[in-house]
Amino acid sequence: MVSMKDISAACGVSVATVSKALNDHGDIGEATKQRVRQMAKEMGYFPNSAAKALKTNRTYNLGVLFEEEDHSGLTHDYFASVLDSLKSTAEEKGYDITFVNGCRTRPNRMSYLEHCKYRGFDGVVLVCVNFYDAEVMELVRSDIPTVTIDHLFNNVCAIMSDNIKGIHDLLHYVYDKGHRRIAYIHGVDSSVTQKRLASFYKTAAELGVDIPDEYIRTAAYRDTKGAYVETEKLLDLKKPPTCIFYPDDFACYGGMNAIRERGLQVPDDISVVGFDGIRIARHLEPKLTTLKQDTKQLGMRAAEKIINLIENPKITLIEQILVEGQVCAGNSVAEIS
Amino acid sequence: MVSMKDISAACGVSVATVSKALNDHGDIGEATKQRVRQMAKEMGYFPNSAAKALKTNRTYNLGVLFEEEDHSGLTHDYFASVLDSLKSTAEEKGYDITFVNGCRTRPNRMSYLEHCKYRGFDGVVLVCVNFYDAEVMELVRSDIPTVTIDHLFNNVCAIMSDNIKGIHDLLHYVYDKGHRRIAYIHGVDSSVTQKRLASFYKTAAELGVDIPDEYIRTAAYRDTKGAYVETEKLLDLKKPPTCIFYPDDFACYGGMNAIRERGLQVPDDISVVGFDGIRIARHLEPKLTTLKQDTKQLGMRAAEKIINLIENPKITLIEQILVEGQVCAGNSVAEIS
DNA sequence: TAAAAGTGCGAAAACGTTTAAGAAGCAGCA
DNA sequence: TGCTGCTTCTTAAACGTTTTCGCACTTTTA
Repeated sequence: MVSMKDISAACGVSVATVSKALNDHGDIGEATKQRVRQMAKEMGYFPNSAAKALKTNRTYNLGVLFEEEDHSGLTHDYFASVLDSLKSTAEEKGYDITFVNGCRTRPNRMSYLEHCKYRGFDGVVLVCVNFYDAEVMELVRSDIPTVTIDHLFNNVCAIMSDNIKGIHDLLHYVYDKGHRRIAYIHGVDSSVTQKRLASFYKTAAELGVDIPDEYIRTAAYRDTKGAYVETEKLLDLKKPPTCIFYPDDFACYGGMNAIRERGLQVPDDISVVGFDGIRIARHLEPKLTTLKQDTKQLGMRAAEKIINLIENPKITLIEQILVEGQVCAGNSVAEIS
Repeated sequence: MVSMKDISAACGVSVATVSKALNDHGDIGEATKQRVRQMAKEMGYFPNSAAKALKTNRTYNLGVLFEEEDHSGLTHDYFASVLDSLKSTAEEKGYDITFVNGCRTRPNRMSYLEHCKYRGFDGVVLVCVNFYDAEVMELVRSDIPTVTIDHLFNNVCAIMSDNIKGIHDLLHYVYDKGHRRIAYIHGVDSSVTQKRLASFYKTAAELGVDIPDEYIRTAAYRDTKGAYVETEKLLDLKKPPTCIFYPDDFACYGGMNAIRERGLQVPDDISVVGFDGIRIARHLEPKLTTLKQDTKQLGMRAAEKIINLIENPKITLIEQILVEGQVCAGNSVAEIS
């Protein structure tokens, strides 16, 4: 590896001069600066990030904490899309992405925070984690700039998909199609779930739609089996719903299986709506009516926010940024009268 | 951050002694070693990776090149699964994962190789890239240990899903179900595609199955539209196939749409098989018959191989590791007589 | 008993940068 | 002439490690 020393030797100037020339410090003559830069290019010089980091305490490296108990993280459509967008945006701005080590089985392992300090991440983005984990809390409370996605901590920037508006819009859509008996199989407890559920109740109330208790059920996210079981229970009711909301698109397909096994048709006999807007849903029949979360925007805003927080710590607002999704109308919701 | 200097002060020994005690060098007395380690723990010491890297030229950081023209990389089920497994395995072995910066629009950007040297990756794994890219070639030919997934370069370790056996097994499965008119809509040209296609022809020949030219068609991977169009063409043939192979599961759903729009049923009127074994395929009706690639194994072997290459450069074989998949029998292939 | 070998530790240089402080040269000015 | 101030460059220290070498002491060997 060619270092600054090599360039300084080749140019007959000191190493300090080389450093300043390359970093555009003011006190270097134009001629020297050009000469140094030219030589650096010719010799194929690139800085050594470790040395730079050691000296400046800046790595231009972002940590991403991306971990779920069931390890579906990276294969989770929604989160993977967010991460993809986060990555692109960060890279455009000159930052690299490193995963915060999630291995919890190593002897002598570091905590998340320790790992972040060890690697010297300039900031870290938390996606798809258990936000109530003690180590996660320790991390967000540390002095490392932090952005969370889809979870709100005190005094931490959050980029949130607007679940409230999402459910609101979906419910309005379904209401407008004439549905009045609407069930919601919601995900397991989390802040996202709570928001969706609250929005569901509130919107229903606004619309004057009565939601019997037995219409509200629980299944894990992406749990086709759970959705299947809960769907069966809904169908067994004396007054079954005409439309069922699911935790997400994936689970929705589990529900549809239960429906079909009863010899019923979607949407003719019963309507369904998902959440997320996974890619495949646009290619299956019936096309799923769902709320497409704006993953591109979410990842982008998260990257921008964390970089802002790093580069302008004073003037960057600690705020909650809401990103709206969009009702993606398919044909899984029937018009009824 | 507490550094070795702090520990050395607290223990009344030199920094060198601290370093040796923590790194288990031989020439430190047991008592001192324990005292230092104890103190390090108490003070919450963790090493500084940048300083360590600067001195040792080892980062315990693996680069992952993960980039596709259409940016579907991270949202691509197959590759995301491989990456997930790669990540877990690497983390267990004490390595972190950083993405090789794929941003090609930045002014003054570094090439892949430059970026890898800049970050000091101990090794890099190439997944899901255009292997014919000049920069990719430059990278694999460099002195940085490299492992590719699903592509074979000269003198580079490769972890490959056994596409040849995969297609072989699938075709045998379909043959055993009685099919003799079998079409293959294969993916666009790549080494993987070539292997699959060759295996298709070879296995068909072995089985004595004649494959007319018009049964062999092309559609991009994960291109539902393309698969749709090509499926229509197949259905328009005088002697349409009784079974169609698709580039992958995703594309297969595009093909099934074409089939259904003709009022035909899968598998009663025509059978289909996919490739990959994406998760959702197990939850949709008909359950897709497909070849489930062993992504867990692929990622794991890749991580193990690259780490071996890094830690034991002399004795590690440059080899091509084949990972077998498994026919995942659904009910998208009918038994015919 | 003296030399050799072994043990436990420290001093100092080095990795490749950045940066504060200072020096040299020169112009302008009283 | 001597002072000031500016521009351009250098010196040297520092970041937190690792590692070579050497020193002092102890134990073994001849």
